[in-house]
Amino acid sequence: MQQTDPPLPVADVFNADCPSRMILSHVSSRWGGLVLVALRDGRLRFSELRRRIGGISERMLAQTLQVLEADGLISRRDHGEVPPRVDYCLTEAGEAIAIRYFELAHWIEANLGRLGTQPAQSGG
Amino acid sequence: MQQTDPPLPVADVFNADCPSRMILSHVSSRWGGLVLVALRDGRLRFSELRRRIGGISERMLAQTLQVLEADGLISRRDHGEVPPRVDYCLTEAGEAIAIRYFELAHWIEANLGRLGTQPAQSGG
DNA sequence: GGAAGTACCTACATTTTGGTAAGTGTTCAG
DNA sequence: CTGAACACTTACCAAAATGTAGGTACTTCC
Repeated sequence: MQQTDPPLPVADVFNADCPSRMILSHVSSRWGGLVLVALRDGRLRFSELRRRIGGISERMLAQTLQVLEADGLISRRDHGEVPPRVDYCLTEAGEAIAIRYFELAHWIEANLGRLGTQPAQSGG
Repeated sequence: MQQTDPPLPVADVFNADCPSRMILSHVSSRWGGLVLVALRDGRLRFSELRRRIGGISERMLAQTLQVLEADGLISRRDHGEVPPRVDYCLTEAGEAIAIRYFELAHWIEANLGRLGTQPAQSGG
C-alpha cells in the first residue's frame, strides 16, 4: 500500500512566513551567492575564498560560511592541524543552488552593456 | 573590414569594483528578485504587486521598482488617469534575469525539506 | 458627508548589515 | 627574536536597509 503524501503546506516565496524566504535571503545576501559560486571550483580554504572574493572581510566570510553550513549548502572540514587547516565544499543542495546562482550572475556579467548601471539609492 | 572588439574589461562578479556587482545586488536584494518573478505573470499594477508579494511595504515596493527601472529590467507605464493607474512589466533583460532568479527560488521551494532552516544570526 | 482605493512621497525611527581593529595560539621563515 | 600566515572571534562603530505613519489629489461607493 502506498501512503499519500503528508499535507505539508506548499512552499511559497511570496508568502512572508515561508521558510524558503530565509534560505533565499541567505543565498542572495551580499556574500552568500558569491561564496557558493566560488566553491564550484572545488574545495577551498578560508583564506583562498577570502582572496578570491574581492572585497569580503574576514568577519563576513566567517559569518557567511556558518550560515551556509547551517543551511546545509556547504560542508566544513577541519583537518585538525596546527597551524589551522580548514576547507569547505558544496553539498549536493549547495551545488544545485550554486549553479543556478551562477547562471544568474553570469548572465549579468555577459550582458552588462545592455543594462543601466546607476548607483544605488538610499531610502531616507 | 572587421573591427576587433574593443578592449572592454571583462565583467567579473568576484571583482569588488565590477559594475555587475551593483546589478546583482539590486536583483538579489530583499525584494528585487521577488518583484521580477512576480512580473513573469505579466503586466501588474502597483497595488497588485503589493498584494502578491507578502510582507513588502509600499515604500520598499516603490523604491525597488525605481531601482529596477533604472537598471533597465522593468518598464513603467503611466496611463495618466485619475485615480492613478500605473503598471509595470519586464523588459527583455528583465525576463532573462527573472527566469534565472525564478529557477533559483523555485528549486529552494521544491527542496526545502532537504535544507536546514535556521533563523538568521546577526553580526553584533 | 465619510470611508476606501489609487500610486505614490517624505520624515522619522529602528533594525540589520557590514567594516575595522584587535586578540588567540601555533608554526615557520629569516 | 620578529613577522607573517592560518582560521577564526569579539567589541565597537558607521552605514545601509527597512518599517511606520502621515500626507497628496482625485474618484467612487454608500
